[in-house]
Amino acid sequence: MRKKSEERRQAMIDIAAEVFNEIGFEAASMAEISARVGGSKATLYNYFNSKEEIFVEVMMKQVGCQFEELFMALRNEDDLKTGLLRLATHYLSVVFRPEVIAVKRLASYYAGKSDLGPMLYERGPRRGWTRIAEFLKVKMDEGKLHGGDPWIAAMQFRALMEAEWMEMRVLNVVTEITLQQQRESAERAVQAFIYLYQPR
Amino acid sequence: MRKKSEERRQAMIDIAAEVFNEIGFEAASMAEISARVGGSKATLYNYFNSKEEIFVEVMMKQVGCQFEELFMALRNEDDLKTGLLRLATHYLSVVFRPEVIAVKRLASYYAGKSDLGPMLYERGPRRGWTRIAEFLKVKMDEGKLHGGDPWIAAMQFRALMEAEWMEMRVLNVVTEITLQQQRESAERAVQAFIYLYQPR
DNA sequence: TTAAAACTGTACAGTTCAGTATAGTATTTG
DNA sequence: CAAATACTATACTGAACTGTACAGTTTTAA
Repeated sequence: MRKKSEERRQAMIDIAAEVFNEIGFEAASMAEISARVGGSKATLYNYFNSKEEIFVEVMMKQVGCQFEELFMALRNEDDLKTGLLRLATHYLSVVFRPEVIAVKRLASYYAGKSDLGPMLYERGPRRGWTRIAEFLKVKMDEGKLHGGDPWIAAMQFRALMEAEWMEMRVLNVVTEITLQQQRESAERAVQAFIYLYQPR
Repeated sequence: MRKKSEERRQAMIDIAAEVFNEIGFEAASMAEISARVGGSKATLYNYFNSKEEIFVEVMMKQVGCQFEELFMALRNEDDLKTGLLRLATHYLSVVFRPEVIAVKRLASYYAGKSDLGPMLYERGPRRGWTRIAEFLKVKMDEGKLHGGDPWIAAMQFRALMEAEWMEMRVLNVVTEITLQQQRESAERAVQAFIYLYQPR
């Protein structure tokens, strides 16, 4: 007896992600997705009960993957500033990628029409930034950073990183942010953050 | 001979805005909109040539209105900190409103699928924040703030204001931010900004 | 080998919707 | 008043899409 393969399911999710990212949820048709997968629509419905269901799974997977990758740059480093700078450059390089921006757009749009938003937030941003906040708390306790609410500090760090380009990127005012721009942006964000939280 | 009235046109735009905000662009039907307006679908098509056209006009109007209101709080004040704090509390109270969040969501979604994004950015955020940047430049020249790029300073100020709640608001993790929370958030943002740009 | 299960392709029912057509009604202006 | 114009209600067209049905084919496990 043949088994529904998990690999195939994942392939379907990945391809559906592509299609959703390209043309949005409503405009995407199950016919198009199954055509790209290579199989038939019936098979697609064999793996997922509805278009909505496949959408939810797509978003969950994407947000999971992205945030897993996002904070790999976080290790303990001799110099705090160097560490934060590496984190910042890595963060920006991930977060401006087209597919990450696309997920951001889809997520906020459907947050207005379903309960998907909170679920995505919990398993994406909340998890990731909680880890950063914990990292900052350690540094605060060590006296390397001025004390305060670590979560708010993390949020401010993030805000400073995204301050210069995120909105323009999301609204498609710019379609690419060069490595040079990312580096300068990261540098300024770290500079400001360090200055804000220097021990005093 | 009867004239197409501009008031009626505006009413149509406003009602279409409501519908789009409630259920999104695709899900909204011209029938629903015309029903709410009170007239017939044919009349709607007499004022607008397509659903897309009415959507563009809706977004343009909304973003125009919102940013007009947004920066009314900007006057010259004896004390810079007081001025910034009033600006910040006003900004947050506007920017977390449901209809403003809805426009944000729609704008970013359709930025991925049309050239609407840049147009909205230019006549919304760019205009508004350019004015703030000019204001900050004056303060820098007066020596009340530490020198630097005024645009980047403005973007950092904004980022700090939005840092704590904006994402949770957009993703519907919270549906309301209390006045108290807004005030505390604004206070922290201004605090941090002033510290960053204190003359040194 | 055999039979259960998964797969394919196509067709189809049911629905929704943008946009048009039409026929008739109200309103304004000259 | 009369004619031009805007408006209304309703029905219709054509297209697209979701989800299902089905008949036949391929794969795989026992």
